[in-house]
Amino acid sequence: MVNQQFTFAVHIMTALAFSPGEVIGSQTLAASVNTNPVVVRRLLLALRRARLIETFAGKHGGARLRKKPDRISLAEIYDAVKSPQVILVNERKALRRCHVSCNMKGIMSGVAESTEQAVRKHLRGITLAHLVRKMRPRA
Amino acid sequence: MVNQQFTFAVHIMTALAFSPGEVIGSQTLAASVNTNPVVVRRLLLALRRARLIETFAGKHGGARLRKKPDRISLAEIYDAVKSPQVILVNERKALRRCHVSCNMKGIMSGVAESTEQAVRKHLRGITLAHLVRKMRPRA
DNA sequence: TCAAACTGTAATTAAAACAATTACATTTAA
DNA sequence: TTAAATGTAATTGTTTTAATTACAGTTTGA
Repeated sequence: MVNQQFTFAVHIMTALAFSPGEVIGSQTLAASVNTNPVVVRRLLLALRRARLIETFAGKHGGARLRKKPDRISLAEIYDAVKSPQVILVNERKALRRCHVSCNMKGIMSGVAESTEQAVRKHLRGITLAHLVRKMRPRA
Repeated sequence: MVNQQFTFAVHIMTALAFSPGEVIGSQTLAASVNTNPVVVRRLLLALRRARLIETFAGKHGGARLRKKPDRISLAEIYDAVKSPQVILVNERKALRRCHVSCNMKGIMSGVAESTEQAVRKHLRGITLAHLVRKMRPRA
């Protein structure tokens, strides 16, 4: 389970993609996601670090996309917010006298790593433009 | 992040696969995983429900595999313990007057669903036999 | 036949992860 | 120069998750 941050971030990015060029504030975004503006701002910082958006401080500040929605995939958002790995390997110490126990961490790390790649590959195929297109037309 | 149950379950199943035909108790398995026997027993029940193992009550009780290790993939274990979805969609209520907010849940459900399938597909390609083979030979 | 060694399972407690909130310094536009 | 934002640290509250305790039911074998 990727934590909700990814879901929140995708929501935010979709909102930005939906109003191209417009600068939108954390207050507004937070209302759309139905969370706290500070939570949104933290995600905006992560998205900025990944160069997906630019933000503006001060009055009439806020955020907007730096790339076209068809050039931003969910994989980039996933990496930007970098959640914990999809599969969590057991970090507790192995039982020395148990051969399986001693090998498990290495084995599961491999599984976790390849699964992570599978997820990223899948997400690479979905762009913000796809998501915007999936919205049903405004009444 | 899939919770640790999947990792624990894979560990348990690998241990069973490593000693073919042998009945192993929850105490022993718990020591190998480094957790509590009750945690292990709960997982064993889930694995039994999925018909991957059989368990025996009473003295000298425990668990063993019902299929050959090359016939059990990690996808079956994943389904057996059925963790929460890899991507957690935001269930909180949408802001009625926001078009993006109103569409987000449906859109993210699609993303979550297809990602889940991608993970399962990947895990289908990894069997217990593979994992056992990855263990370095005993000294 | 009964005691020992298990599993099955409910109930409770403890720990960890996560999101929400509060607070305030800083920036910017008008 | 003030109002409206962001940036960010610190704290609190909530939820999730794993661990633990407790005990009834099963099975084996001395």
